[in-house]
Amino acid sequence: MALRVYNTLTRQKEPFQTVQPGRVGMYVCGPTVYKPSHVGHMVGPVIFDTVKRFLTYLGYQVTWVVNITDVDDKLIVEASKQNTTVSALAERVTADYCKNLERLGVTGIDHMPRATHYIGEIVGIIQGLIEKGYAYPAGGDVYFDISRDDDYGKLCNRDPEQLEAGARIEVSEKKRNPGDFALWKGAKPGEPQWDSPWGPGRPGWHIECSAMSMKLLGVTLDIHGGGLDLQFPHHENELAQSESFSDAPFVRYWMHNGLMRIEGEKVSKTREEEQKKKAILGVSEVLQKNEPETLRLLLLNTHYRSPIEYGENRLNEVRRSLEGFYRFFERYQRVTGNSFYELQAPTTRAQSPSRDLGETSPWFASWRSFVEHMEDDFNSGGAIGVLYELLNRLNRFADEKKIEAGGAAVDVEEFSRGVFVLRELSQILGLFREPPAAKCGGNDQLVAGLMQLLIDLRNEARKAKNFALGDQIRKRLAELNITLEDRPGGKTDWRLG
RNA sequence: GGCCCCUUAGCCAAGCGGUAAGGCAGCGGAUUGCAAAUCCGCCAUCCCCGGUUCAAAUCCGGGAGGGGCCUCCA
Repeated sequence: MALRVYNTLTRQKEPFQTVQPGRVGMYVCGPTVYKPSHVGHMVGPVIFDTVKRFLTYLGYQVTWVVNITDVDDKLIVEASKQNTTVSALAERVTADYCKNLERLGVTGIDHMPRATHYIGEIVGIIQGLIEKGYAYPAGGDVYFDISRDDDYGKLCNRDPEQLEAGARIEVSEKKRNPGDFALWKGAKPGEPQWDSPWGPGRPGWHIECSAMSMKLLGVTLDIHGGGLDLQFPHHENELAQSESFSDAPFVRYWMHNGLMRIEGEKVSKTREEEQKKKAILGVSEVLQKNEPETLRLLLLNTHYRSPIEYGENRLNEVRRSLEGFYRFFERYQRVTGNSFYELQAPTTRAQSPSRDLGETSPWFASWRSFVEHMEDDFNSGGAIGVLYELLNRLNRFADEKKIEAGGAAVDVEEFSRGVFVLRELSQILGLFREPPAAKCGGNDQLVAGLMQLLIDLRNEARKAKNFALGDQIRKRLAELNITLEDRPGGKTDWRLG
């Protein structure tokens, strides 16, 4: 099988072919940095991070760009509200954004260009568009003339005529057609501004993406991603201006991710207050209260084009399902003495030992099935299902071979091969990068010592058949949210929760 | 009004013409002194109505319900 990707432009899955063999240029629309991000803002980054990981696994050299919109009306308003400058506000919010991406394991972004750093390029493109007759200056602004662009609306099936009928578009006497959009906005006094042939002003919303993607990735992008809500007008307009300027196809594959919702409704700014009552929206807060990969797994569990159901319940369910993995990793460590998290698995298929395991290996089917799911338009949900199955197979293998009670060396070896497959595959999803926050009192020597003392006392009581006392110790510990687990060999482990 | 999309068990969710993955919860069993953990088993005919086909959750038509976009939005 080979990779197939759904393209919004054609509304179907297509075989994946890049402009340059072996290389992928991927551009994903990033945030306007005027407010700390909410959970919905993390959907795209996590998904496309996974897309990059998988493409890399397939052997592609991926360059991924996420833009930062650091000048715009909302920023101007918010900055004056906070009595700070637009650039200071932008820097602060950007830092918060990046910190959260890092926690979530979004590590693959190669460039994060700021719109304000590309004013020269932006002006150049606008000038080119005017020269070619696609744009016109009007009273300090510059607009793109959609009537000059034959295939305007092709991404979203928009008919320019009907844009007028819609009549919900901002009315401006400066525009020739209601659907025309600003490439350059003349500055009002006190607003951030840059010089241009049309007077001082700032770029319109869409043009920065055309300018930065072209500069960093070339005229034709392999992948352009973003939320479904950006299809129109943002991507439609990007597409129109870019192709009008370059005369080359702008994007090979348009990928749009589904939006996050709470009780069936899109997580949005307009309903923010109402939704806050139902679930935690702020990313920083969510990640403080949850293992970051809980959110990552929640996002990846649903196919990227579908809406993602979010809420406290979902978070809890996913957390519980992760516990199974965490316990297994402890089991693996008990058996081999090695940390799962420190296993060095290859990040490309070419270097993978999994593909050579062969049909007879109990782990091979999992590996193949996982890759096939991902090759089918990045079906991470299906791939995660494979991971759970693999987990189950590994536990069963360990049970059957009695691997914890001093199993045969060959079995331990076979077991380790399977664990290695799990390491390799989970890495593609960016999961299990590091151990979850301490489940056993951290490195606290005192707690560890006291726990050992209690465990020893309980085990002595049990040996003396004084189960009442033993059970009392366990019960009292349970009241403190501590669970004891007796191992076959007579050893007892403990954990929080 | 226009353009998209969705509807699978209590909840989340995969499925893309060949007879329903997986997770959470629940139930029964193995194991355990009892637990915990793990394992085994059980738990849906896919919103409704027609049609195409040897065969449809999957394709077509109609209906019902839900969502997104057309205004800032990941």
